[in-house]
Amino acid sequence: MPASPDAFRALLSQPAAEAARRLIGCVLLRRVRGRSVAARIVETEAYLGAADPAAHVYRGRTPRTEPLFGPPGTLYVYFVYGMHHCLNVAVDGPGVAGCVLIRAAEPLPGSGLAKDACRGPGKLCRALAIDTRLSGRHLFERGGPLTLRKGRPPRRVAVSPRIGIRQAAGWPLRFYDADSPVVSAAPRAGISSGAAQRRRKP
DNA sequence: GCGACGATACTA
DNA sequence: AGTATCGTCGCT
Repeated sequence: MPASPDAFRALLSQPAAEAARRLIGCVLLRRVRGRSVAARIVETEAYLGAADPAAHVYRGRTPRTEPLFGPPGTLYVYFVYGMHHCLNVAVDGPGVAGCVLIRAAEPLPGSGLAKDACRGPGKLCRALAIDTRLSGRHLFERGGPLTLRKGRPPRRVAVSPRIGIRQAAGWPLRFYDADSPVVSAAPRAGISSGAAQRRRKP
């Protein structure tokens, strides 16, 4: 578990799968309107960059995805389904637009959040007041809106396929704290209802 | 301009 | 199984 900015930088400079695994247990610190809220990351997904059919950059570089090409620690926030924001962190080395999607976190005591307030990528962003205005900002800004802190390391990290995607559906790139009750979906969840909606034909 | 679609989550 | 609900992007 890293403690210094340099150690976090090193963590995020790894390939996405390794970075995603090692972010489990780290604490997100959100500063907004003079207040701070902290939550321990318990579920992540790795997106590998241009070689990953499920990654946003797979179909080319666009203005929206520009933060993914920034240095490790650059935030990429996008809006989906007309309702939800999703928080990602750019990782891996220069020229590789890998990222880690933060799917769930445990609010720390004193955060004022319900235990399940950060269960799922959309709810996490709502609870931490994260929207596209944070896209392009950086985790390592001093006193910035979103930073990393040391947290309790997980005892066991479990792996499963990523949730809610159709391309590269079987790739084992979802990581979660196997002892946390706050993961966004059952480890062996089948086809989600959302997937059924996306598959529906006109 | 237009339209298809999506790294969701809740309810039933 | 239904659905809220809109930004992004490729195409015209």
